[in-house]
Amino acid sequence: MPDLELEFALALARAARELGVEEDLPAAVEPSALETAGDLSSPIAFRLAKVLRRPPASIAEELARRLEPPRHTAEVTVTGGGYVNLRIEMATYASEVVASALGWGEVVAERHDPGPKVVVEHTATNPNKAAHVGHLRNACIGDTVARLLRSQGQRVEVQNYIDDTGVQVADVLVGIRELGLSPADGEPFDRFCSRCYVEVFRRYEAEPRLLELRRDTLRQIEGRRGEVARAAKELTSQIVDAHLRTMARAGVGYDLLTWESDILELGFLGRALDLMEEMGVTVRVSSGALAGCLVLPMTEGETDPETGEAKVLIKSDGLATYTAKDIAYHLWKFGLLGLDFRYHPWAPGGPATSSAQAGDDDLDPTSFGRAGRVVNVIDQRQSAPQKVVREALRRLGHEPQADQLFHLAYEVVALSPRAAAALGVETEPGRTMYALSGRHGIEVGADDLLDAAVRLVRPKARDQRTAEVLAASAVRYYLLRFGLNSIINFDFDEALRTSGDTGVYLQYAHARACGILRRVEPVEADPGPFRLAPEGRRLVKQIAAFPRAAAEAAGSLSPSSLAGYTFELATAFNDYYEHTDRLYRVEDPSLRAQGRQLVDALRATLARSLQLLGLEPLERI
RNA sequence: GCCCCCAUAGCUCAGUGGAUAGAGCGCCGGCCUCCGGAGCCGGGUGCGCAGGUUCGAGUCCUGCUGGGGGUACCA
Repeated sequence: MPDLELEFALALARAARELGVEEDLPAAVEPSALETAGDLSSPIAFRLAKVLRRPPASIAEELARRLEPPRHTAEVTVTGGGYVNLRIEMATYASEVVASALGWGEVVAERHDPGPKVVVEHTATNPNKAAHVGHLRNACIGDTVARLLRSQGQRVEVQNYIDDTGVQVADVLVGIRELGLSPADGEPFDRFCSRCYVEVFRRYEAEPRLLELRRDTLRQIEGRRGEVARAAKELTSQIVDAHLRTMARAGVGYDLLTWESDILELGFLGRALDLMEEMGVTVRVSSGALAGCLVLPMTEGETDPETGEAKVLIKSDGLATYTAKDIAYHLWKFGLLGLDFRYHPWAPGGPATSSAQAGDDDLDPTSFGRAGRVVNVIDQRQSAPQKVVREALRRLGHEPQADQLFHLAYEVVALSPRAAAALGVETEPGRTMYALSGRHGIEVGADDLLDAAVRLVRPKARDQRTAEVLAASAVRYYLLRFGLNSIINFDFDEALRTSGDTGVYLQYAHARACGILRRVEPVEADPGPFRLAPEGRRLVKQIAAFPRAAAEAAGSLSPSSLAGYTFELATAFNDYYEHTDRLYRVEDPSLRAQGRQLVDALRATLARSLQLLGLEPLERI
């Protein structure tokens, strides 16, 4: 399909060169803010005014005169004291747009170069309790980012890091093994663990001596051998299964599960520490507050942690911090460690998993890791440790990799006062948000939210499966439509709304298009030049904008921008639908063929857009 | 203390230096349903404050105010 924005921009740049402009000014072109002015507009004359020392209006006039208009140009005008505008010849342009839309493939980008492999890490929910809505936001963002990158032809491997040797696992084990807590009848295991986690923290506060049990348990988990370590593996495996089921409900999947315990077991951490010692980037502290710790000084070349800040990698009790393991993990991600996991399928039809043991069903180790670029979807609160990981890579001499390590930071999900009150939190006047807290049981379970959404839409859905897809669409779209820098002030009514800017609205628009296509037989007649009312023109332009919208969302790793595009696409269609004649009543074969093709093009574009957002397009509701 | 993020309509949020700052929700009124209203149309003197840069600032810079987060031998 012709990228008119690009072609117009290039034509303007050529015309500018004829005017004697040497430097490559970005010839900005965007959809016209004023529909009366045209379809595309450029303020380039304003920028040239300075260089050419002439009024913008006269430059714009000359640009317009010299411009070699791209195909499908109806007219070029100058307005507003210097804007150069292009009006599109819709009669021919619409045919091309429609044809392209019916041919959208897996890869949406026109020109693409697969480039280096991208590893996207997301979810990484502690495997000791049920996933809550904050974890679900992470997973939806990460999953959509992976889909967006793939839509641009990039090779992507999605990893879910399982932090199975952390202290949170020890907490739940204390509850089960030491306090004798057990699931109630019919209580899902992950939910039981959430409850257990809360209970254990209550007991810690009442009986601080229980913290001894926690330390012991953690030490035994880290020891990798013995009954407690086996119990930990059993517990975390069950929770991981629960998380995979929860995330699958929202359309989220993974290529590989990477287990922290394997990083320890296979000597990744040891190798990483050796490398850092060889390069002289770590320091063993002998005195002061950090005595006995192995640290990474935060100022390069600083060897005295007393005088500067330092990140502890190995604690004085000999146990590694999370950041130390993360450094080892990232060396592996980039293929810089010289070690590999073993790999085998986690479950039939599921992702692969790392493993410390060889097995009959081992997968090709060279097909995992070895990234040229890494995107970590981790909430904004972990920015500091993410910087440490990048800095460690840099100091180890891996500057290019450090530059290709992106922390995709996003803000957390908090509770609106209404939601907090609904969960039994004591609210205070004037306070607008309340943090989630797994250890205090203040949270919205991901499954609970999805269940609530299913109950809500079930009465109007044709069957249970449709209701589940609709529910997932509502929840997933809600979590994606906010910019990453926005804290989601979670509200049940907002999350479960089905009208307006929602996933359900998008699904309804798609189903409506499918309904029309079922009702109106394909027309054999040649549609000929398109005759379109304003609503039809807007719809064609919005369809044509899809590749650019996907590319921009992928380039800026911004699911919310694609969500915005998709909503506008659905809105353009509903507007068109309301303001054109019922297609089945249209007698003119050419108009009927045009109408059907346009609806079909919309259907294809909306479907592809929904897929990128991770919503399964519904043909009927 | 230092670092990061946020502040736009009653509420929740878009807005990539460009024309008259937009959506959704809620409220009022109307239309109607090729999918069964989860739809469409109309109703709007809002960019926290003060400077600065620019032909042009919601957008960039500085300061301030208010809110959130980080600054662990937690993750």
